[in-house]
Amino acid sequence: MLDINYIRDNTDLIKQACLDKQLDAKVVDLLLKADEARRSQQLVVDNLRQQSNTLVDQIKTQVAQGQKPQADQIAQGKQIKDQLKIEEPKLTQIQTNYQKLMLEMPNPPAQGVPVGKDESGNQVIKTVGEPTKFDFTPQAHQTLMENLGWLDVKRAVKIGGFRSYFLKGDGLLLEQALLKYGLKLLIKAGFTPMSVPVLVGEPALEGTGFFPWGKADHYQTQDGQFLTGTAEVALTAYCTGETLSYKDLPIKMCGLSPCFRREVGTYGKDTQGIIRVHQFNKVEQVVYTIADEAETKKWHGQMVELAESMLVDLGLPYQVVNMCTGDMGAGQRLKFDIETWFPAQNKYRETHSASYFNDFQARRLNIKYRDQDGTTKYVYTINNTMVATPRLLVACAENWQTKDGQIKIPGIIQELM
RNA sequence: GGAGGUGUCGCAUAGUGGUCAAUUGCACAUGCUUGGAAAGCAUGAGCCUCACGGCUUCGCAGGUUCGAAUCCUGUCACCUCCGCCA
Repeated sequence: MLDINYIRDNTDLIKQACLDKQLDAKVVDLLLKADEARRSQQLVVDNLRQQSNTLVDQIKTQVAQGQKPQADQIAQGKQIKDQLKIEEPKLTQIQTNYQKLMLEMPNPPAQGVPVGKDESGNQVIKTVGEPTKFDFTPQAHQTLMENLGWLDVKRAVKIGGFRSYFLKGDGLLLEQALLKYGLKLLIKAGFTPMSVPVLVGEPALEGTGFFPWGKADHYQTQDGQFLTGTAEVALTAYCTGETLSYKDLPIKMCGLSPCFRREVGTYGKDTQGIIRVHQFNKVEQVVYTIADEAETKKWHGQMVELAESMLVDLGLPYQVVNMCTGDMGAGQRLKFDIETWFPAQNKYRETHSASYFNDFQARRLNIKYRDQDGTTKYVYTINNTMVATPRLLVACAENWQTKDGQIKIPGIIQELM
């Protein structure tokens, strides 16, 4: 969410952000109208309340002196009350509409974000390592892993439907080792490891900016909660409604959790193997910082480096991509994806995603801190993937495969299996 | 799933229909004071308005009333007991 004053003063900027992020810019004008309606109706209600308060104060003074309220005073009070009964619901309705529109305002992209319609506008800003070379034709991970008894998709699909999978034997052990390794690196960097609720209420998803835009991609329970697609939701919402101290910041958290995604609208994509699944496991990094974009950028960079250091340790080739406006979320100011090399597909595929939001999420979640000068400000939030499996597991399997269909596991990982 | 209890401005507390924007203690921050500190004193939320000023607060949402922290209903969270269970 943005500051309404900021929206009023920078209308064109927000409209441009809508266009650049492939959203309908009409919502901005609708919001400004709703804002005006809200303020004028607020005035109407405030005036009535003022009349009522004045009257009540009079009566109170009388009662304190032992006099009873007069009949005409009570009649006047009743009349004000009747008017309020008409005007207050109007205000509520206007406010509800205003709130809804406020939640739809996108965050303008940061400076330097390439403008583009879709993934074709993304810019590769760094490439590390060379695509893995083989003196044989590399196999696709599903063949490789199924042959080794690491993976069973056929039986899983009978049970859980399309995009289900069993990991077995060393396949599971390698998955767990990768997650564990990611956690180890983050703990060393001062992050607090956390398990998180993955079943959450709607406010957490609205607060993190997944809703309203991404509602269709979430599973909902019959009790109304949602399954989260990332630990970012619970970690970012961790201090919802709290006012922290500047001394508490930065807060560095990492969460290990299962992740659920409906993957609506991806029916033709990645139908082979387990690159795109409905349920996977992930270690996620989340940081709260002071309200300063330079500081937030610094942390964003460090969090990307942490993820990179893991890929380097694993010997996986990757590139870092600056995501264009059309390919980033409505709430994000900057998004870098890390794409890892997948030999069988002969291309780099997204394995990590690092974004920062300034106070966009903190406003929605109401997470503030008291600064050194005594003023309260919203924290700034940043998140990044550390390890997502099975996607990274697949990258390992494909990049580490040998001619005879085996998978060579590096020493640093072996000791965790 | 059944029965009962609790929920006050960071923490802890007072307050059962009318000066309660809310008591008291502690903590934290800022300012004054100081050579510096301690102590002491003062200040401390949000919204609308250029401003004067106004409106909002007692888990949340409704209701009763001229008037609600206080009464009623619903709801959420926590606690205790019973049942079930990893």
